[in-house]
Formats: sequence, C-alpha cells, structure tokens
Amino acid sequence: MKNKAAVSATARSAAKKNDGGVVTIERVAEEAGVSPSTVSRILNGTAVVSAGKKAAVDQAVARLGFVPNPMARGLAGGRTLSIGVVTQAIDSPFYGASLRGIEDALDPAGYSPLFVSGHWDANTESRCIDILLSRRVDGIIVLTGRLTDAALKNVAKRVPVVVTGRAVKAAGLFSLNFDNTEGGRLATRHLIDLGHRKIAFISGDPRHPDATQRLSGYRTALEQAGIVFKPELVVQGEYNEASGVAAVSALIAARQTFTAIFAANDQMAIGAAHGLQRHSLRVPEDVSLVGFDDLPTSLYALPPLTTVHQPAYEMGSLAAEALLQLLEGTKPQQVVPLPRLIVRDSCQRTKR
Amino acid sequence: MKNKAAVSATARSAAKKNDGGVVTIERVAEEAGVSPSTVSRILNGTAVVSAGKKAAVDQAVARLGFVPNPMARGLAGGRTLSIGVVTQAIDSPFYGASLRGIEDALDPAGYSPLFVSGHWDANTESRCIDILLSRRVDGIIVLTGRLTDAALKNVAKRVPVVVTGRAVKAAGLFSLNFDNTEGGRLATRHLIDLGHRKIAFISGDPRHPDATQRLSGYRTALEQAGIVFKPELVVQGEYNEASGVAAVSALIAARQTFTAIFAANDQMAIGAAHGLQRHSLRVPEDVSLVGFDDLPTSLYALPPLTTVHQPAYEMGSLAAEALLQLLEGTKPQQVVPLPRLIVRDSCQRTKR
DNA sequence: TACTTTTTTGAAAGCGCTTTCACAAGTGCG
DNA sequence: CGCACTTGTGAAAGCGCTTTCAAAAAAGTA
Repeated sequence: MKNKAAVSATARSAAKKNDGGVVTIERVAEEAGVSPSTVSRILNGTAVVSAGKKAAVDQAVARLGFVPNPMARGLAGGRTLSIGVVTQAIDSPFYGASLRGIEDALDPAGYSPLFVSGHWDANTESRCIDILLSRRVDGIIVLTGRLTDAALKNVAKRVPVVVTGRAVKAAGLFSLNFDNTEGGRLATRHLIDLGHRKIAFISGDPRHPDATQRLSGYRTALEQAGIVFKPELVVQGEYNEASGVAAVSALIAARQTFTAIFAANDQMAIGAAHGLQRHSLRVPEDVSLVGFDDLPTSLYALPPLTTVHQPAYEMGSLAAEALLQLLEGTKPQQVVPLPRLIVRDSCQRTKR
Repeated sequence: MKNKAAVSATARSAAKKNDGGVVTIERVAEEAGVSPSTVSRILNGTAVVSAGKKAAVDQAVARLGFVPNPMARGLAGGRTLSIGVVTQAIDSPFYGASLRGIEDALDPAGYSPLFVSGHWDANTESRCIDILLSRRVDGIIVLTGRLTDAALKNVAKRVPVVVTGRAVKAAGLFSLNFDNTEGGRLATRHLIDLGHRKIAFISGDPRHPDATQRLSGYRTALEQAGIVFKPELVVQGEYNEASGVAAVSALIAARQTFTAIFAANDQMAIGAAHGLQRHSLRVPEDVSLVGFDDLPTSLYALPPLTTVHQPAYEMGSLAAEALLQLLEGTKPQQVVPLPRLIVRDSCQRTKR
C-alpha cells in the first residue's frame, strides 16, 4: 500500500505484456462476451442493459483494470471531463484557497480542473480561455477576472461558465457574487464604533468591481455615521504588500492625519502595518488597522489582523458545484455566505 | 482588443455557420489544395514539404483560424501536450511560486500543466499519478512528495518524470535537489556568528527528506562551532504556522532556555514569532529568529524575517525545462541555485 | 536518353471511444 | 395467433488527427 502508483503502473505494464496492448473497451467487450457498444453503454449509463451483461462487464472491467482513455472519449463523445479554471495568479494566497475548493468539489464528480493564470490582464485572460476552449473543456470557471461581462456571455454560448465576483446572468452563465460592499461597510463601521473618525482607505484597482465595491462600502459606513468622505484619505494600492507600504508612505508624505486604516485586502493591510512601523507608528496603539479577505496567514500577523472574512474555499467549491449543475442542466441556486467581520488585535478604541 | 476570447468565440461560431462545421485539418487541406497528411506534416514539422505548399497551408490556417484539436491529436499521435504536476497543496504559499514557474516555462513550448494535489499523503499522491496517467499526460513533475523513490522510478518507466527535493536518477527520471543541508547550516551559522549558543530548532516532519536535511544542517553548524547538540532544543512542527506557535509553547513549557530559534520553514517561523509574543518575548530583542524558504510574505513580517532563500519559482521552471528536455530526448543538466541567507531584521547579536 | 535513387505527396488505416441505425427478441393487443 | 410495438443489442460509421505505405515527381547517374 506504500506506493499504489507503482503498483498500478506495474500492473498496467504487465497487462501490456500479457494481452498485447493497452486495455481497450474492445478487450473488455471480448472478455465479457458482449459488444463494445454495450460496454460503452454500461460505462456511461447511456441505455438500459440487461443485468446479466452488466455484471459480466463490471467484472471484466475490474479484472482487466480498464480505464477509459479520456482522449478517445473526448474525441468521440465531445466531453472531456475537464473544467477550465481561469485564475489570476496560481500563487495568490487568496485564490489558492478557491482553487482547492474547486478541486475538492470537482474530484468526486470525476472532473479534473485545468488551471490557467490570467495575470490580471484581459488579453492574457482571453488567450487563456481560448486555450481552454481548444482543449475542449466541458465548462469554465472564471475567478473574478478582467473580462467584460459581454465577453463572458459570449464564451457562455460555447460552454457553461461560472464566474465569481460579478452579478451577470445569462443562458449557461452563472455568477457567484460576494457582497463586497457590505464587507467594506462592516469593516469601516467597526472602526467607527471604536471611535475613529479619520479613517484612511487603501483601495484596490478601480478596474476591479470588488475594489470599487469595497470602497463604496467604506463610503456608505462613513455616510451612515455622518462623517464626511475625504478623498485625500483614499490611496490606491494594487492588492499586494508593497503597495500597502507605499500607500502608508504616501499618506504620511501628504501629511494626512488618520487614526485608522482600512485596507481593501489583507496583503495591503500587512504592507500597511509594515509601512506604519517604518514610521514608528504602532498597530493598534497609534493606528488601528482592518483588512479584507481573512487570509490564513492574517491570523499570524503581528498583531493578528482584524479583517473581513471572505469564504475563498467555499467560493471555489460553490462555483464548481454550480458548474456541475449547469452541465447536467439543473439551474444552480448557490448563494455566497454573507461577509463577517473577524475581530482580532489590530484595532483599538480611540483614546480620549 | 478588449475581449479577444469573445471575438474568437464569435469568429468560431460564425465559421461554424458559414462553412458547415468546426475547422478541421481537412478543411485546411481543401482550402490550401493539398492533402490532410501534408497539412499535418507542416503543422508538426514532421517532414520536409515544398515551400510553396507550406505557404499555401500557412495562409489557409491563418485564414480559417484553424486550431488543432488536442483530443484528436492525443488520440492519434499519442501525445497530449499536457504535463501532470503533482503538488502537495495547490494553495501552499511555497509551492505556489513553483507552480507559476512551471506554468511559465511550459507555456512557450505549447504544453499545459495539469495540477493535482497530493495533500502530503503517499496514497493520495499515487492516486493523483494514476489520474494523470489516465489522462495520458506526456510527462509528470512531482514537487517533493511522499512517494518512495522506487515508486517514482516505476512511474518513470511509463512517462518521463522530474522530481524536486530528491537525488534519484534513473532512465526517464530527473531530479532537482536543493541543498537543504547547506541551507540549514547557513541559517544556524548566522545565529552562531551573532553569538548565539542556545539555538532551538523547529523541525519539519521527519518523513520529509528536506526536513531531515535542514536538521542535519543545523547539527553540522553546531558541530563546526563546537556547540553540543541538545535534542531538547529540537521540537517537531508540521510546516505550518500553528505548529510554530505550538513549538514555542512546548519549548517554554519544558523550561528550555534559548536565545534564538531556527525554524525549518518560514510559516513555522511566523508562527513562532506569534508564539513568542504571546509569552511577551520580543523578536529580535529577546529571541533571534531565522526561517527557511523566503516566502514573499516574509519580507513583510514584523520584524521582516531573516531566512534562507529557496528559489521556488526557479525550481518550478527548471523542473519544467528539464522535463521538456527529457521529452525531446536530451539529457537535462539543470542545477538548482545554492542556498543564500537573506538577512533581515529578526536576528540580533547576543548582548553581553 | 534510359534508368536508378532520392525526395515529396496522397491514400488509407488506425488511435479508443460514442452513437446512430437497424435488426432480433420480447411484449401487448385484438 | 398474427399484428404493431417496445425493448436490448451489435455492426458500423465516425470524432480529427498522425503515420505508415506506396505511388509520383524530381534528381542524379551512366
């Protein structure tokens, strides 16, 4: 049991020797005393087959260790049992969890994910989709992405598509949208509740809907508390640590005063913490800090980061489930969990 | 240019309408006035073809926007232009970079990676390999992994394999080994040079060669400095943050005294920093800390973490290149860069 | 110029599977 | 008991490509 792969690989090559070749559906048919068509029908459950033959075939399959060739299957049947996944960066700490969710949800259904990275670029992204299409994936999951809704709808005409971070709907297109606005509001509200009035916001790229939504959540919370929105307190970042550092520097260089920072994602929040320290400002004593995403590592930041939890893993698995349903013709009904604020140690009540 | 995917998808479905079906090699042949065999030969460079026909075919391909069907290709030619990649966790911060390296190196060669996660389990891992094999990947890259060398050699009999974190060599099997021992020595040596004598070590799972190698590097450095190795100062972790926290607690609960900690990876180091803080010990004032891996985020840890740089991205791209060479029959010669110590702010000279 | 050797090209046979089509067997009805 | 129907099953035709194999064209040789 130590090395199943080795065992099966060996078994297979042994088979190769003994019965002169890879086990094909024909060999199985022969072994079971039926026609290849029947074997195919049993394998796919495409038609009713007598119980006797089914048993014989099942046995033959087991005995020969038959594994259908996905290529041949794809060629003949038009299905590949593979799902294309467009992510922005395969090594992103945030999307990583989603990928795992997708993987886990697809696996039991016999589908394999094919990951490609769009690198935050609409052109690259559409090239990725073309690659996926040329590989004849049965469906596509797009994690956020830069493509226009119209472009996605077009893709959805060819294969079912599930996209996260949007609210488009069309035939063969399902979207899973996290309430970023509410998340942004929650985070800002928390800061306000702690007495903060001068709250800086490190935003993400405005081309990203989620970034603008988080910003709008921030503004909403401010408004609800009767605090005037000051554009000078908003600095644009790029969703990475370095831009968080830069944002803090920019804020300080511009001589803005603030007692708290809300960063549109955890990576920028971590960067901000770093930047604050460079300027000898302590978190949370001097500046309170809230992030967004709840990356696994944010729990271990110093201090542990207060943040808005985004269910990355679930987003992935929900997307995969939805796609599976799209594939089998059912209408997906998945809904994304609501944002939750995770309170840790990076915020403090303002002193008076 | 905004959405190439949409454009091409549209183009393709238009093509479908106009010339009654997907563009196949036969359509191209017809258009160019040659036989399908010739088109295939030109596409693959399998044989010499007269310049005139080549030009005609190239034009036809461009005009029709022909994209070969990988399924059919795979079925007929036995190649799938896809490479299986066995990783432990698709969302691991460390392996993520390697995956990107693989992706980047494979892409220009026209190969696509197929990622599967072994979840640090030999059985899962071999199941993954079976899946990859059943999908007829042209080669496999195994990132570290728990399989035995023998198992890998067996797999290598079926398809070329490149594995990282080992030093096995066999026909069709190439390995890329990072010098973990030297890395461990470097880290420990740094601490010793700063005057530390009581250096705790948070190790990884001993079933992992790299974990044991880092430990042995630690011991080597100690020995070279004439410091006796104390097993009580070694605590086993699991390469994640939580185990780093636990390790520190264990150390303190056991009333061990130490002025520095070397953690076998950055994640545990970050955990350790967290654990130390819980016990009101400051890094680096009270305890110096060194990690291993140089995760992108370690630069933004507080304090920025001194660590051993491991070229994750390069490991990935080197592995991919090596596999490509294996595929075309050349003998790979790739060597992994030597470990480098990245000095940041988590260590301090012992006070006297 | 006639003949052999080499190069270019096309026809055709698969790769392993799905799926239509048609036939045989089983079912119900008058 | 003969008819129209359903079933269960096999034969055969692809899916779109690669790759022999052999024929045709080009080149070289005497």
